[in-house]
Amino acid sequence: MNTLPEMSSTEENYLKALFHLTVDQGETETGTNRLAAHLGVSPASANAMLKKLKEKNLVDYERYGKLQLSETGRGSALILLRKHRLWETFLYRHLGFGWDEIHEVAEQLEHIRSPKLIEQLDWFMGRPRTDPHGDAIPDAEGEYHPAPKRTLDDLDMGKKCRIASVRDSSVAFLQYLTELGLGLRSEIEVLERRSFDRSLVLGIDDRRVPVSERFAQNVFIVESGLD
Amino acid sequence: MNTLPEMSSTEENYLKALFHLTVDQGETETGTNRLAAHLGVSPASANAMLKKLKEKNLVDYERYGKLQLSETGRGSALILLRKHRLWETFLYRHLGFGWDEIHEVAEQLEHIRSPKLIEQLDWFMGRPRTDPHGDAIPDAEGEYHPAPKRTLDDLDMGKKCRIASVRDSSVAFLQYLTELGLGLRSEIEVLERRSFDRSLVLGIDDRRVPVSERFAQNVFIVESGLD
DNA sequence: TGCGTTTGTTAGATTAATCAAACATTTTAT
DNA sequence: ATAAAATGTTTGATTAATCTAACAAACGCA
Ligand SMILES: [Mn+2]
Ligand SMILES: [Mn+2]
Ligand SMILES: [Mn+2]
Ligand SMILES: [Mn+2]
Repeated sequence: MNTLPEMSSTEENYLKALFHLTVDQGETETGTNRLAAHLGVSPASANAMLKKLKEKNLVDYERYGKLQLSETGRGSALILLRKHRLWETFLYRHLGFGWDEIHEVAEQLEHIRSPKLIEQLDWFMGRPRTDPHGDAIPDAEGEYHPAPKRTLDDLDMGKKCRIASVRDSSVAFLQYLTELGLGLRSEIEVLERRSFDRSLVLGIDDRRVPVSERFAQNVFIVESGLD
Repeated sequence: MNTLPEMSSTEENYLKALFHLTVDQGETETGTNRLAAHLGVSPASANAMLKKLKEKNLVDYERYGKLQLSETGRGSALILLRKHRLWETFLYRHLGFGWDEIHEVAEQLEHIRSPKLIEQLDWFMGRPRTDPHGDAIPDAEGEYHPAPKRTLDDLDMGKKCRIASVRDSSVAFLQYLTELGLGLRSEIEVLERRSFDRSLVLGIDDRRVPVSERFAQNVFIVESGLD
């Protein structure tokens, strides 16, 4: 029974970053510099941490080689992802937090160490399957089935859909959505598509809202009636 | 507008310890060694931290002199106490945690930095006045009115009361209470008091339970009907 | 095949928090 | 008043996480 190693919040954040850069992106491996950039630390710092994580068998890594999470590393990352998304769901559903406010606080809450806390939080909310950004929540056994994602960009004209999640969940983008009167589950129709620059005109509550192609590629959707 | 200084979790824990050792005990000051002992660190560590906290004007302290919280230090300690007790209340009321399990997790949760989180948590629970141990919760303005405390030990024979809180909230003691079928708000009657050793016989749900004087001094109560 | 760019690593310093051991001051008790 | 005990401080090291600047390897393309 290899009991999972004690991990600092910092170590946990490195694992989470590695998960996002590989598993989450459909990549199989990544590099020191990308990892460092993603975490906002210097490559030197990332390198030092990688040595430590390798020692603990949480990453597969050789000097000057590619890197990826080990089996146990992936397991730890999934637990963290579960905690993050359960907390986001709690803040959104029960404490009146906005869509764009939950991530920052969940970044802190995800590091609270108490298996019972997470289990009970999950129970309290009725075992939600997705978080407020529409992302799947890994279950207690580490099962994780990210839903295949369609963007607003490839929805047919005239079709209606609802926002399921976003690719870029920066505060800036989420606030933009909020200003447009959009949030998770907002119903949207594609009214027009200009072939010139592939920009769209959306129908939102009887308003006509023009958006760029870039915008549309950032919005993941479910077609109405397929939920 | 002196914005409250950024504080590490460690610094916060020192302030909380100082609060417990002074304000909370009715003392006006304390010493380096007591502080160190309370936190389980060496006197050298406490001394180093005291210098830093003095620099930040969070403690009043002179070399070889007595120490106490400054005005702002007391304010920060009260905010922390508020967060700790609100989280304990949440875990107990909504997540099915036991009386003896909440403290440890609240020790972590109290350091989460988000004013909105605490305000909303307070709102969600209907602005509770006391935590599950019966201790008063400071309000958002830092008002704190600890209830004057009576112990089971000085309750008159034949009188009934309810457990309000405990002096020693060690896990060992809380588990002892749980084994006796006691918890917060349990109704208790004092059936007998032996003058020999001042031990008591309690009436709990029609059972007769003998306890020591020491036990009785550890249990804070409210007399029934005075709530 | 080789040279320049990109990527990754090392060396050496810094900061926060801790410790043990040596030292200094203050208090207490004779 | 003084010595012993208690209390508090300093010194010098350690550990985790970080940085900059210098260095080394790998890659890629001409
Ligand atoms: Mn998030
Ligand atoms: Mn999310
Ligand atoms: Mn507590
Ligand atoms: Mn409490």
